[in-house]
Amino acid sequence: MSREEKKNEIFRAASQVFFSKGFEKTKIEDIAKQAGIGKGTVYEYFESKLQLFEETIAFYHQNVINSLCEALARWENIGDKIKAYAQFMTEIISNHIHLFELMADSRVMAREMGAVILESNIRMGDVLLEAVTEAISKGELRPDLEPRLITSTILGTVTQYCSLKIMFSEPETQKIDYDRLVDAVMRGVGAEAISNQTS
Amino acid sequence: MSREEKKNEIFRAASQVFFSKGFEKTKIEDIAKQAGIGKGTVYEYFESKLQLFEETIAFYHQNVINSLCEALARWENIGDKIKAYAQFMTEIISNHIHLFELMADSRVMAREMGAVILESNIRMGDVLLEAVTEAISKGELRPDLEPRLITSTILGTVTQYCSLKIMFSEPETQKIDYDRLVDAVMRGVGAEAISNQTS
DNA sequence: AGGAACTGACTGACCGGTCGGTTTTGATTC
DNA sequence: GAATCAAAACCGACCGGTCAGTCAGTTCCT
Repeated sequence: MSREEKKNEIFRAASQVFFSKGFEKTKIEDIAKQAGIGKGTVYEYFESKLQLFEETIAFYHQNVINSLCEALARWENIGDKIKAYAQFMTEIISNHIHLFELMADSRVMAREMGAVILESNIRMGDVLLEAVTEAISKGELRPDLEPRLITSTILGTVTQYCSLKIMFSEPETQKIDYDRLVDAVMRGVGAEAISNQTS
Repeated sequence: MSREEKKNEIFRAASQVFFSKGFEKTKIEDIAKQAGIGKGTVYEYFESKLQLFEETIAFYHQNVINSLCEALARWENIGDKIKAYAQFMTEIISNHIHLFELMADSRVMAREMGAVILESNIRMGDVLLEAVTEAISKGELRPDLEPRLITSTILGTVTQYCSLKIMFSEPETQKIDYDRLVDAVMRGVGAEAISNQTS
């Protein structure tokens, strides 16, 4: 086995362990055991735990992005691409379902602060769901869409948009045009569209 | 200061430190110092670091949820509520901007595996953005919406919906109807809506 | 006075990284 | 194809630093 192959072997073991336990709780020894080698050997290939982690994540991301590109390239029109993306996400989420499961268990949630944010998201989703359900019964939103889907649309769009805007915009363009955002969201889920629907 | 007030004082210090460093890197001593008390005193109020963390998170979530409820209740129709929600999210994200900033720095990213998932999301967003831009130029998507907004809509909706579906559905209803999902997403961002637009 | 609240030096478990020693490999010679 | 050997790969016991949790002693309050 070449040096490169061996490294990939370690990457595979490392991503498995890192993803199931998180960085801090992962012992180099765990990774070594998973890869079927001794602890010291890991240090023949990587200088430190942090370096191993960083390279492992890069390895993982590269794989994911490559697969996504392939999946999207397989289709011509955007509808099919969205569908492919949705299926891809489902695959990924399912593969990392244990991470989500861990989050639900607050003892383990302690491992990841990121989980706290997601947990917030879920709870907020519940709050929104209530508002959505009420709005449907008042005829403000399309009654033919599952309330949870509408909620996801709102929550997902808003969260994503605000996050990206804040993280990546130049300060001068960072101001969020909320009316425009709401308008865009409402088009998909709002009642005004009902009259134009064929389905 | 009553016992309850003192606890809240510790909660405030704890959430500050936990959020800025993550669970593992937070030392009880840091929290004690932040709260202006001795390390041992913390253990008069909480049995363990984990228990302190869990209660702190509960305290934090309760505050967030309460504020969100208030913000939503202030408005009557769903459009205003969505807008209020978007503003609320911006506020939260801004308050935790340092967490996002940390993520970008891969040395620190090591702290949180959750960050890895978000980083994936961002990278996938770039991939999607390309497809979206192309689709706009081909007339498949509405040209009057910012490409990034369309991307957020797709990415956010899909991610949220798939996650929630997988996490919270009964197995028998867990199957995702992708066509329906795509259909709902496309309604908001698709070209077919252009002809029906007044704006 | 006496108990409640507070304190920080200390202890023991834990784990990243090291290092001296062992095994494997593969090139070279006979 | 067997013998030799040096270098590369491998290994895990060990070291040293870190920190959650303890506890004996101090301060504060009633």
